[in-house]
Amino acid sequence: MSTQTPTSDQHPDNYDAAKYPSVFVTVDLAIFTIRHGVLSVLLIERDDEPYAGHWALPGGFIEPDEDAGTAAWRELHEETGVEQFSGHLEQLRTYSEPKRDPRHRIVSIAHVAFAPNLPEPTAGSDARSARWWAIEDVLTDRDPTSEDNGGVPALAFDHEQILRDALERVRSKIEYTTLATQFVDEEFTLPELYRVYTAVWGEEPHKRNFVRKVLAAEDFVVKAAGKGDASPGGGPRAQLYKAGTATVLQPAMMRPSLGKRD
Amino acid sequence: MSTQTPTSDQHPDNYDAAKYPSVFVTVDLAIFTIRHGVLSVLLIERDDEPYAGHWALPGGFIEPDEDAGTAAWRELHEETGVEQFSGHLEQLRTYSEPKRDPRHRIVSIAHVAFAPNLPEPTAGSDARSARWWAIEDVLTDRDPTSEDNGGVPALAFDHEQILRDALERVRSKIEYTTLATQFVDEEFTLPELYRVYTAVWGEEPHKRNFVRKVLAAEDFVVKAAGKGDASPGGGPRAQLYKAGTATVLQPAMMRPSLGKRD
DNA sequence: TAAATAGTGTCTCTGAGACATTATATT
DNA sequence: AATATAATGTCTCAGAGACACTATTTA
Repeated sequence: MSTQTPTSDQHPDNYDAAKYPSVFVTVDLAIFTIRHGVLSVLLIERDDEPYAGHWALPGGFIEPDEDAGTAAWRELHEETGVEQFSGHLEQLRTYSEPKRDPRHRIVSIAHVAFAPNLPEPTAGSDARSARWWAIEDVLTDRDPTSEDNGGVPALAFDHEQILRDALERVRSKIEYTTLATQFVDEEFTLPELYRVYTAVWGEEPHKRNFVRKVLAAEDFVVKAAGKGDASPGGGPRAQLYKAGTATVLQPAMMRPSLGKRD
Repeated sequence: MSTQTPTSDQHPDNYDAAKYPSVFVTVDLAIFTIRHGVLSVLLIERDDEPYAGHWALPGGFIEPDEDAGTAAWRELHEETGVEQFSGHLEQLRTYSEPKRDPRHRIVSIAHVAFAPNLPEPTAGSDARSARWWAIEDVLTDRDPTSEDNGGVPALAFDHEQILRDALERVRSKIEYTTLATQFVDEEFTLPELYRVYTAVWGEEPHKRNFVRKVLAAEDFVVKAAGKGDASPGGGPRAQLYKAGTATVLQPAMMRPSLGKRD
């Protein structure tokens, strides 16, 4: 332990800056949407080494005049091809293991985005192969001792870990915030919102309690004019709602499996 | 939008690396402890510009062979002078606003630490002035339009924002995890644990419900042999407990003010 | 003996699980 | 008519707020 430990509150010029070689800082994004009732994430197929042929989260370098949030918004627009993005973006956590990129030191500030029903990322995006993957096809609960991964894509770098962390963030965030409304259109029915929770959690909430809690929560949803589309198998058309102004859910929604956690 | 957007999943060598000048990466720490019943944070007085004379969170550069967590543990030991640290450390979030340091681009990966009753940071630490500050003396709810800050220290850089975020993290984390036991000694009484919640939240939980919930929560605390010290004003000596193996609280503790939040 | 503190008893109300019923639509 | 879906009714139980009470220790 030196007597003059370099610290961020002392200026780098005062110390041996060469001792602290430059680090590349990137943002990586786990962009979630619900397609055909299935929670999906956008992945990009790598052309180059390392990890050529592997799938990876979209991301990019942070520009000199950007903070991480700005860079993440820029990447989000570039990768999805969507001009005005109606969803939600937030920082997840930073991954800094020295060998996470085999050649350079790259620190990645990971972000999570939720959006309603984004289009296929073909037109508008850059040339690399990109597509939506169902979460359950990427993060299978496969036996880690088994070599048979049955067509499941191997993710580049530490992106599987990032994606697992991002998924847990989304799953817990819709418990105690109103972010589930970021996965549906501006006007939506309660059964549609119910299917959001089902898709994100991978399990069905109790239907009776769900409706009761959504309507009891202060300003979570407000009734809109008209009814939603008819269901294929029959039944009445559901009431339309739109998102209210609340951002926090009090009391929180409950994951059915949560009593068993930890 | 370029057709070849540099991304973290394509190697920096393939692109104009000079376009992405080196960035310094640091860790900053909000180290909380409870001293004399008051939630306190460790701050360091700056000698040099910028922000000479201001107080700042301890921190330092991340070494080439370290990840952020390792660097944070190292700084924690250096700054507190404590050999074996019995508390908890976790990543908070990363602050990357380009002008947060006026001269260099410095991205800071902020961390939060909780520990029981740490010593004054005089001996063992380095030469800079360091001391514990009561949270309420640093983050006063002062009128932001007023220039009179009444002796309250102005924090360097964006450290006031980091500290506010860290405080909210600690306050919410003791709701749904067992981390409150990181603020007391190995053996403790329920009144001592109650005073932890009071100090961290800045308000008193309902005493009857507190005891009921702590004892009802599976494996949050387990009874130990003997009784705690006598209270100054009289009264029976309280039963001793130690931390159980649970890490998550189900159901969560409730902040009294939480019904009003948002 | 007065005062402070530790710990328990218990009533009430809210909210969540569970089960059931009614209403409205499609095929 | 049969079937699927939307929405509501209501019983029960767990947990949280509130108030009261007993027991133990110091000054």
